[in-house]
Amino acid sequence: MSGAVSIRMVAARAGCSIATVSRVINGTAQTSDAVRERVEEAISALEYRPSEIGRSLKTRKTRTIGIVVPSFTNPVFASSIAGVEEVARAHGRTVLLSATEYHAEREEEIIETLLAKQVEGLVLTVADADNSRALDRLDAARVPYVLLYNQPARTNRLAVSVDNIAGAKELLGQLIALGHSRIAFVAGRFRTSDRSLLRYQGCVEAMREAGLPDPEVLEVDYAGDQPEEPDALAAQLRELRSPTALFCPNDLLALAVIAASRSIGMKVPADVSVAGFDGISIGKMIEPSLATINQPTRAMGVRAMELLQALCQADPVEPGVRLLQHQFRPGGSIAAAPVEGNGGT
Amino acid sequence: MSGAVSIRMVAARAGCSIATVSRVINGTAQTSDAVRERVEEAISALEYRPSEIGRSLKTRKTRTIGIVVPSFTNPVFASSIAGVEEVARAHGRTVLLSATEYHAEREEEIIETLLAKQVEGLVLTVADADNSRALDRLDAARVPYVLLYNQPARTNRLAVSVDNIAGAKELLGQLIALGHSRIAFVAGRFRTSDRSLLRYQGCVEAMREAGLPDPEVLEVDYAGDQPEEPDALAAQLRELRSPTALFCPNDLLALAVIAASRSIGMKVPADVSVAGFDGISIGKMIEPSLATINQPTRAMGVRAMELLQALCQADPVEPGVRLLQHQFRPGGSIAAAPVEGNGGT
DNA sequence: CTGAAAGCGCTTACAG
DNA sequence: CTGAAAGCGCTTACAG
Repeated sequence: MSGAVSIRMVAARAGCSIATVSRVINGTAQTSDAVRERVEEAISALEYRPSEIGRSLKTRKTRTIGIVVPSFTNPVFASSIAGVEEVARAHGRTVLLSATEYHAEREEEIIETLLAKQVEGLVLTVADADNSRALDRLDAARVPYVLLYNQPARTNRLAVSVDNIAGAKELLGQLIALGHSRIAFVAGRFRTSDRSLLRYQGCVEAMREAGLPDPEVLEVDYAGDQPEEPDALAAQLRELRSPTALFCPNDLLALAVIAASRSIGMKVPADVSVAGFDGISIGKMIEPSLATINQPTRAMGVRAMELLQALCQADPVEPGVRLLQHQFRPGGSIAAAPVEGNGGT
Repeated sequence: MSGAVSIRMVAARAGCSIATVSRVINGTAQTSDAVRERVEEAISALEYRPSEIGRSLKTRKTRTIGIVVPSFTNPVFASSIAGVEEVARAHGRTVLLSATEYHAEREEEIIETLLAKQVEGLVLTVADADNSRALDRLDAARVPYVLLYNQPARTNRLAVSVDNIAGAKELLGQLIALGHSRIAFVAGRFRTSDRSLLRYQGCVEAMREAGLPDPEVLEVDYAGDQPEEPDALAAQLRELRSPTALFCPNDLLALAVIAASRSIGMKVPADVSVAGFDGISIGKMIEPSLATINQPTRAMGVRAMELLQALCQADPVEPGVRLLQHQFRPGGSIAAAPVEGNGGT
């Protein structure tokens, strides 16, 4: 605990009551110049800073919000966190941060901790927004929250997202226009991510509308933090039935897939096209640059926090999903499908 | 505030005193089975969760620590935050997060906020650990903290770092061994980062020891979040007096420099070698891969939090810097210096 | 303009 | 084994 100097000591030094000290600090009532000066002197002499704990207990406001994301190390989350934090700070709020590391069961545990800390609201990305005990708990506790990246369909929970199906369809449209017909969907545990599932759905719809077969699906165990993962990923890619394009539901995985492809002698995009989803900024710097669907990640964080702020001050807020604009970002990682060397008539 | 259900309501429903409820919850004293069961029933029926605010006020422990970093969007910080958070959680602690966005003056402001929140300690990366009003404030408040990435020299503050000078020298040694003699140090506002300054120093030392002239210095305005930055960076690179190698004190900048070099027709590494410092994992995936000095970022976060935990429980901890092992990570972004086409002889 | 007092939600000696 | 009471650091009616 800081300094252990309390309002009582300030009052003692200033020769007034603690009520007066409180009034000077918060400007919540008139005070005589003489008293105010003594109080201010005492505050700076003692380096006093009011305890938010005491204040919170009395006012029942903690000015704190919680953020829960699957991972900090994915730039998509990092940049939206920056947006959330910026807006939170602008409103005098502080941010309590947790990562689930993609363990859905950890969501509930984290929520309980944050509720105990009396957060006034949360911005979070859960595994499945339509079916989440963590969110049910928040509803029961009547603590406001805004989902970020999740795009719930069955529930009308408040969320900030892009149109994941449309985005994926758009990207697939580009691949199909480039002549790709054997496209694989390469994802990591995507069944536990409602976003990936929607992107998969968009992928399937695009293929069907083009009269093409459903995409081959490869589920990989790639978390991005184990030294053996690149080799394992490469080995798994070998199992594919020679697709000409790979669609990954997130950019980080797409980068890993490009590296793994290269390591097994598949040139990108000459031998295989690879596309991602998210629009992380590094994707623009690399060669070939990563074709992807860009999400306005920072703006999404900003928007989510603005909505949460509105909820916290009881402003009227319509439930449901706020779709922000996604954008196809072209990149050198995709190119025209290679001419068929075998198979086709 | 969650549910608004307090210990008093639980006690009322269970037909006992709040003291007993507290004892059941904390297991801090024996309770009869009958009472315990009634209390447990009440707790789950009311979905009661004790308020950390009330508890903190009484126990003077918030079980909360603060993290302050320059930015979330640099993977170096993101991955160490993940390490800190993991260890914090393991100790039942929660994490309050803030970013300075590289504004040193924001450090103090953030520290004040976190102190008001009664954090029990902090893990932080400041602009200059030897000369920091924010750290002075923490010292005065007697709140424990562990620096991360900072490598203070004049003060013996507790810190977890790599040997920045040695790391930079090692990297420069590799460049020099490849025949580079005109090497530029390309950094963004590096005078406000003690780490970058040390890396610069290592760079200079390596050059001098090899009998080479001091590196040319290019200070760039690259934050990585403005659309016009890539072009501006490229324009600045043009101003250099044709160095054969560029050393950037962080990987994120190195990636941007590689992209900018490419955009002005300089091939990496054929025309110019580029090296970074940090060891972000994406550096391994790209082509050419990024030559850099690897820092064990997650482990550094883990170590910092372990030290902080020790401080929080008043375990004896020696002050000073803990140097973790860095490692040169070879990469295709550096190659032998091109043969001199002009100038020589 | 200022103070005494109550009370926010807890924990913890102190009794019994 | 259990309860009444004090008190953590504040804010805020209520008096004056």
